[in-house]
Amino acid sequence: MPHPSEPTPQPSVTPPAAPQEDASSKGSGAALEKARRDKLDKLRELGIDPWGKRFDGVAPIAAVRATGETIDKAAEDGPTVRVAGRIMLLRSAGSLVFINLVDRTGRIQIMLGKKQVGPEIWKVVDCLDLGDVIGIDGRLGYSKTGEMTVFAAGLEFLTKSLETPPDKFHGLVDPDLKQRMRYLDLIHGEGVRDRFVSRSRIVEAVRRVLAKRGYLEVEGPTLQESAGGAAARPFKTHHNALDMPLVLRIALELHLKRLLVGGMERVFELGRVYRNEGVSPRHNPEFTMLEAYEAYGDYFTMMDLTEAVIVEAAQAAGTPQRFEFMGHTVDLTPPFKRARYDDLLAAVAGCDPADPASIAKTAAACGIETAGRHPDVIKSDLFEAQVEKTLSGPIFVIDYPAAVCPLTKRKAGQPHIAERFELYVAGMELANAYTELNDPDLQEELFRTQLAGLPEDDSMARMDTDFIRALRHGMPPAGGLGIGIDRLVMFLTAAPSIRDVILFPIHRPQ
RNA sequence: GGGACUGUAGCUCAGUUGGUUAGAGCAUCGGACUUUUAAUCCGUUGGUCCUGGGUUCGAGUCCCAGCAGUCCCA
Repeated sequence: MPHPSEPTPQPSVTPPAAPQEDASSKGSGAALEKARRDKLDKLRELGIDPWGKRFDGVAPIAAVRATGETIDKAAEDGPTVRVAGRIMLLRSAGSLVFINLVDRTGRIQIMLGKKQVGPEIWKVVDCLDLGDVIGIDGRLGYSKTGEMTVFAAGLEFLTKSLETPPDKFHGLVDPDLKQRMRYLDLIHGEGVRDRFVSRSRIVEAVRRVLAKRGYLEVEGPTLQESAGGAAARPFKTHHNALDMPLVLRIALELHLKRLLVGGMERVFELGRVYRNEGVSPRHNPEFTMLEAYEAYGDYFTMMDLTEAVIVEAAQAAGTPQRFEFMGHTVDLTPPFKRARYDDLLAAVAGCDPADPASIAKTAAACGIETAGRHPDVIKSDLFEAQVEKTLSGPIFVIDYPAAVCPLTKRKAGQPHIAERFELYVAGMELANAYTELNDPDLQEELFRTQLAGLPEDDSMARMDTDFIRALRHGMPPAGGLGIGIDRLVMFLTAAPSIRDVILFPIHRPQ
């Protein structure tokens, strides 16, 4: 509700313990804040609420700029506009002040003249600092040096900033500070906001592709009795009222498959999963997964879906068809390359993928532990160590060794091969898909099989009896797909670290 | 878990072989300026040199331990 009249100062509010500094420390952090608090007090004395209020009719700066492009540079009768945003730069030339004002859409120059705005507003101009949020009414035109400018007639003070912004030229550089104070990074970091806008557009595109194909978005439980569907150590927690240990989910898979049993034939979930493991440029303990399941499909169905998702997401993010990423040249033109797991292993590692002895010998030469470990575990380690980094991609690696794929259907007549693909780009795993295993007896057997040499945390062999019971009721043959959304965003925005695409990545207390 | 590198003013950074009272730019504060563009000019202020030990006549600098971060490896 707009307000009509008088501003209402709040005299009862006392600022929380303004630092008691004597005037001798004018440049210290505390003194910088005091200088701003003095201006805040002065605003209150002028009857202005330094925390502002609703301000209607604001035009996005990008739209104002578009208008500005159409007007005559010499004209003195440009349209009147209302803009609002944060003061990023402030230059004073005597009785004339130039401001670079920034909103979510862009930047524009404001000119405030002492004569032009009058003595009342000029007192407010004296209280402006870098970082304050203001609203401006004025005439759109061009300054003498040809810069598009809003010549202010009115100034609405909207919010005081009590903290000194980062260096106005370099911005925030320290990667630790950039993440801990993401709000500042978003304001001052080159391309930072754009990257998170892209992330939002990518997620929109993913949902759009799936919705077009008749998928339903659902939400499974994040608190679970046991963490299944992937090989990872879960976070543990406890429900007090039920006095019951719980874990945070590490994957979406097993509940989505229950929904296939339930007749929801095309479902997906886009949600957070949690893995209690190391932190690296490609790993954050919580990250966002897409999993999608389609009844009556298989892993080739999922390859088509994966291509569609990535191509549409790339368009949404404005990613070029061909670009450099982490030292790899990638080309998003579909269809993506496809190669068999064993063929890649033979070509890159130079061993015979059908011969465990040959694999073990090659693995040992790479420093991989082989004693007492299942041949497929050794093979998998060798693939990770030797092949992954060579895959510029995007490339679908297909047909995995069955023993390391306990949730995947075996190839007809080839029980040692699992109908699985992983999509690699720039040496990084981006997606993982199966023809889903729907034989309850085989599934139960595989849950019971702990592979030799594999620590429990790295195993998917965790019995989930309710899931087995669901399979016994009949899960239609299906294809399933998982895509790491954070990595997809990294890839499509060419960000070198997962921490660049997560707004608030994990960090230790300071 | 192992290794390399980093930590100095609110921010971005210098700091020599261990040697006086630790510097610069931006920001702040004061002054000049009605057309600036990281405005400019003059002046001003600002420090737990990450923390704790140690060596030394003397430590931002060397040694040890810890904390935090970045990267690499497992």
